[in-house]
Amino acid sequence: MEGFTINIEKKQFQNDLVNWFHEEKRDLPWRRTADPYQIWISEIMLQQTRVDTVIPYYKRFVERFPTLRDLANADEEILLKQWEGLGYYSRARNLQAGVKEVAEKYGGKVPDSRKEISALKGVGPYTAGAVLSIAYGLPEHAVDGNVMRVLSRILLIDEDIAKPKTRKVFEEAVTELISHEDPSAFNQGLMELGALICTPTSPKCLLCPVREHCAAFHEGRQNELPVKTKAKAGKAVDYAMVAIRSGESLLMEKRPSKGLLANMWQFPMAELPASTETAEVEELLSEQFKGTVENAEKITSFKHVFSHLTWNVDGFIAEGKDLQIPENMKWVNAAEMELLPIAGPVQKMKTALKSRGDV
DNA sequence: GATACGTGGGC
DNA sequence: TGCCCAAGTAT
Repeated sequence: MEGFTINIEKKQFQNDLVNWFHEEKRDLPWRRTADPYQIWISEIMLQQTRVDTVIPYYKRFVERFPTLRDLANADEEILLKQWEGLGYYSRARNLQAGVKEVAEKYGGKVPDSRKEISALKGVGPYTAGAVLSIAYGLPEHAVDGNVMRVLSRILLIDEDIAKPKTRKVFEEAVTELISHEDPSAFNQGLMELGALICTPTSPKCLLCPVREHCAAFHEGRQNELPVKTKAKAGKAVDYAMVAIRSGESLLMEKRPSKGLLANMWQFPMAELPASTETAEVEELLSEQFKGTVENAEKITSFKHVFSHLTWNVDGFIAEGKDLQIPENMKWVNAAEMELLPIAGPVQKMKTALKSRGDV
């Protein structure tokens, strides 16, 4: 019971796909290097992230950390600042942990076996196969969303690709189909096809180099596949975010080292019902910092949607005096603030402060 | 296996 | 506007 049947001419399919890839592939920065370390970086950045978004980040990143040891030795705050805006920040910290392990355990050479590379932080089944095939030319499966979409159509696989166990079906299919002459072009070809031709909606079948091999195309069912159940909606939480000023400095807080936006910086926040009065905000913060927080003023109100939840934020500015601040907070001037890694909601708050000339 | 984990673009 | 998405992994 495999969930699929190979009814295509394997050799011809491989040739059509690989030849098309070599002819039509986009000129992307990570396709100009053979360095496993840099290819690894690109694969981590590309997880759940669009190519056009990744390009400038990748360029800056490899310029800042050209070698594996540069990244292994990098300060985490600088690393996160480089990653700022890319999202899924644990990727950056896991990547550095993986890089450190390679530096220490493998003499700086990225391992070339699935067992070893998969043991590295942040390297799952997809990334392992991608690095092994692209950097080392090994015939290993690399199944991402593109591959599942493309093969669900070609092989008429109607299992729900939202379910984790379904990925195994596609891994078996790729293992069966992959070109041993050019595993890199085969894997990248499937993904490139998914990105350029075999798109989620309105696939460009008439331009497809492998349409003759595609069961869905033959049956006119390309728009029915892949089958993918939708995720349930996330919850919403209300917060007050407060820029507390003292002279030329603002109070910033480092988030915990686990969970949402781990180790990123923010203005102090409290979970409060929307439209909480400024007087209540002053009172709450004065008590929290055992000092005086006064002249609070609401300066903005916004919604920030994460993948699994929504923050409804009221942003305040206030003045603080004689505050006792905890270990994870510090006063920063404008120049120092520019060095701290901050995520989307704090970015929005900062924009509101800037428009008033407060930063 | 279900849920946590970001962001910006496209329709 | 709101929903779906885009080269997934950790727990």
